Amino acid sequence: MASMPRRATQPTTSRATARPALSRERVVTAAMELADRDGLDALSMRRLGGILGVDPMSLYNHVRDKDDLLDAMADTAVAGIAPSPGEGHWTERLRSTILSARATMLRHPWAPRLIEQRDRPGPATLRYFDTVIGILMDGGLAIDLTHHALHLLGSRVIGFNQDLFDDRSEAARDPAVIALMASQLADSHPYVARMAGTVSHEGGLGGCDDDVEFTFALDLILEGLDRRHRAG
Amino acid sequence: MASMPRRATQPTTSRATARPALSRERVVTAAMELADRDGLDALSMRRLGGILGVDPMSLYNHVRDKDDLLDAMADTAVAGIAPSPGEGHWTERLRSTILSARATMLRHPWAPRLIEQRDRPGPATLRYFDTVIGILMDGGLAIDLTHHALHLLGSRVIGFNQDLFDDRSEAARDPAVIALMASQLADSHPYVARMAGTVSHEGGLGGCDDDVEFTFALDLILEGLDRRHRAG
DNA sequence: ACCTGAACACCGTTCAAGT
DNA sequence: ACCTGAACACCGTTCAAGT
Repeated sequence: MASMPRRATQPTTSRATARPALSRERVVTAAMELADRDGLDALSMRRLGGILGVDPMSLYNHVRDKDDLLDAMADTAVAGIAPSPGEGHWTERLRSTILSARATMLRHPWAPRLIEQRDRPGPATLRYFDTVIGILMDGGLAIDLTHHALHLLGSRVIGFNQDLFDDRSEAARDPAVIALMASQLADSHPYVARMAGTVSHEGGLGGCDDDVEFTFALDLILEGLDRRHRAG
Repeated sequence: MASMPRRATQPTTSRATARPALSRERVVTAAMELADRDGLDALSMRRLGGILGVDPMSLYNHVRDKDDLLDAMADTAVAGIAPSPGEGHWTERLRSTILSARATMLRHPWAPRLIEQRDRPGPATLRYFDTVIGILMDGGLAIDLTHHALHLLGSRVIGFNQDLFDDRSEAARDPAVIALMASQLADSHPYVARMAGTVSHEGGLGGCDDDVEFTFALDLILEGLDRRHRAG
């Protein structure tokens, strides 16, 4: 972001509003900002054109189609992940890499779901995977175990725990709603009710995809992998 | 499905085509069949109306809006999961429950992604979760560990390993494409290339969300949970 | 080379009208 | 009570035209 070339605006028209020439980079950046602000569903080619002060069709000069734009957004997000440490045990290196990825993904809440929907990885994503696979193999893991590890980690490898229900909705975070739900559920769903009533490390059922859950899962997985590695 | 009431068609018109009265059940079933056949993206209210031989707007008499329909589809899919065994060690009971869920989800490839997008669980899903939580708690796990387990399992609790890239696309399954990719990648991405060239338990990089990967991950997770449980 | 606007083939959904 | 069709406010994208 900071290294983005800040080309001088060339006012070929007498228009008061400075409007730098469109570019693929500018289109992608604007799309990411829109998604950061209003979510992925709010991203339409027409709205994006409006934000950039340009006819929606002009976007197609820099982007093949919407899918191409989404590919670029996903890959640019991954490109923002901080580089991995070169030293240490493979579990430590992987752990710290994944936590860096997580920090990036928290800045772009739309990214994990988007990456999951892409058909193939972009260049930055491929580079990231090469780093991760390198950590595993340089750590001495057999190629089969390395492969298993990638599937096992799933979306967690880019720092995201894909929870089954979206607990970031308003309702799911409202303690009153949760309490009501818990009491209504008590008869028919005793176990769910008990868990909903007891667990609340951030205010109830909601807000659970937090660092505690993530690191618990990550550490359990790394430990299991290391155990299998050492068992041969 | 087999227990679906087979009400007699009441031909109130002289139309040759038998057209049983619309009902919520018929709408949801048709939507699921459409999604099974053509994917979730192909499901539109207008197409669904066309399939049912009815004005698209008629659907709204049985379904609040499209979101309501999607909720019903997700919950109906979960309702198809076979009941859990009542006996055995909690790891065995959970394992067999999750593998049943997996069998169901394989019949409805659209279901996992849809369930992930829902804001809250439907009645069948709530019942399923009550079963799962019950297995964990009756197994003696502390409530906190039970809670961790749910987040750790993530989408795997309903039998689905949400892979980071969709390897069910045509390209990803084509051995020629994979071989080409591997050779092109060799220089810039040595580790990815090596893994792509070596691993092929079903013909290359594609087709990896299979039973082998799923059970490897599930067993590692169950083992780690049991270890933490026994450690207190 | 880049941008534009009209047009096409779709969406989900509201609303007033039918039976 | 249920179904219908026109209409509204959106989509992504093609294509011919502008500069």
